Amino acid sequence: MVLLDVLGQRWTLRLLWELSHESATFRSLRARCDDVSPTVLNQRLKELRGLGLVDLGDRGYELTSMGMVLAGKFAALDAWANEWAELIEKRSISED
Amino acid sequence: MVLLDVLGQRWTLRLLWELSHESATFRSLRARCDDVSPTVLNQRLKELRGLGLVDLGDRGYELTSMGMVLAGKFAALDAWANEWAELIEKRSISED
DNA sequence: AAAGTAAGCTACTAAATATGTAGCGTCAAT
DNA sequence: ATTGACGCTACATATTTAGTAGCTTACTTT
Repeated sequence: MVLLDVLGQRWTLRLLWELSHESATFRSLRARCDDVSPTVLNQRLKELRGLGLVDLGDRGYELTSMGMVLAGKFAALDAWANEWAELIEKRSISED
Repeated sequence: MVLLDVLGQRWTLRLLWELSHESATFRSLRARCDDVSPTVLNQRLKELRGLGLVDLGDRGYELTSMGMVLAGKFAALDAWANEWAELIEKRSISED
C-alpha cells in the first residue's frame, strides 16, 4: 500500500492538511503545526517535495496539483470521520 | 481534523489495512505487520478498539462495521495513489 | 491427568525518532 | 549597517518504537 509509506509517519498528514488550507512559509507552517521541531518539519517537507506533493515557491510551501487532489480526497474522508467521531464522543460519555 | 489524531500514528493505518483483508489473531497480525513489537501492537489495538473500529471476537481481531467503512474509503484513496505512484516512479528514474 | 500448543499480553533493555533551543547564512527593506 | 524574516542545521534531551523473553489462560492431545 503506497499511501502507507507516504502518510504513515508522524506529521505528514498534518502537513498536507495545513497546506491544503493555505500555503505557508517554513516558519509559519511550523507555528500552525504546534511548533513541530524544525528538524522533523524539514525532513517531512523534503519527502513530500520528493514525492511531488509539495512545492517550495515564491509564496512559501504549497501543495502541487497532485497534493491538492490527495488532500481533497482526504478531506472527504474526514467529513465522514467527523460524524463518526460524534458517535464515539457520545458513547464515551455514556460509558462514564 | 479527527482522522489525524486517529491515523497519524505509526502502524495504525497499516493495521486497518491488514485487518480489512482478513481478521487475524494478535500473533498472526504481528507476523503480517513485519513483526511489529507486541508493545506497540497492543497499544494501537487498544486505541482502535476504544474507537470502535476494531473488535476482538472469537475469530481474533476484526474490523467493526465502522472500521470496514473507513478501510473501504481508504482503499479507494489508495487506488488513486497507485496510479500516482507510477508517475513518481517514472520521474525518479528519468532523474538519474 | 500431563504435556503440548496457541492464544493475548506484559516487562525490560536497546535503538530509533522526535522535541526543544540556539543559531548560521542569505536576502530585502530601512 | 542594522533589522527582520526566510530556509535550514546542530546538538543535547526526551519520547517512542523495536526486539526479545516470558507469564497467564484456555483448549487439545496423549
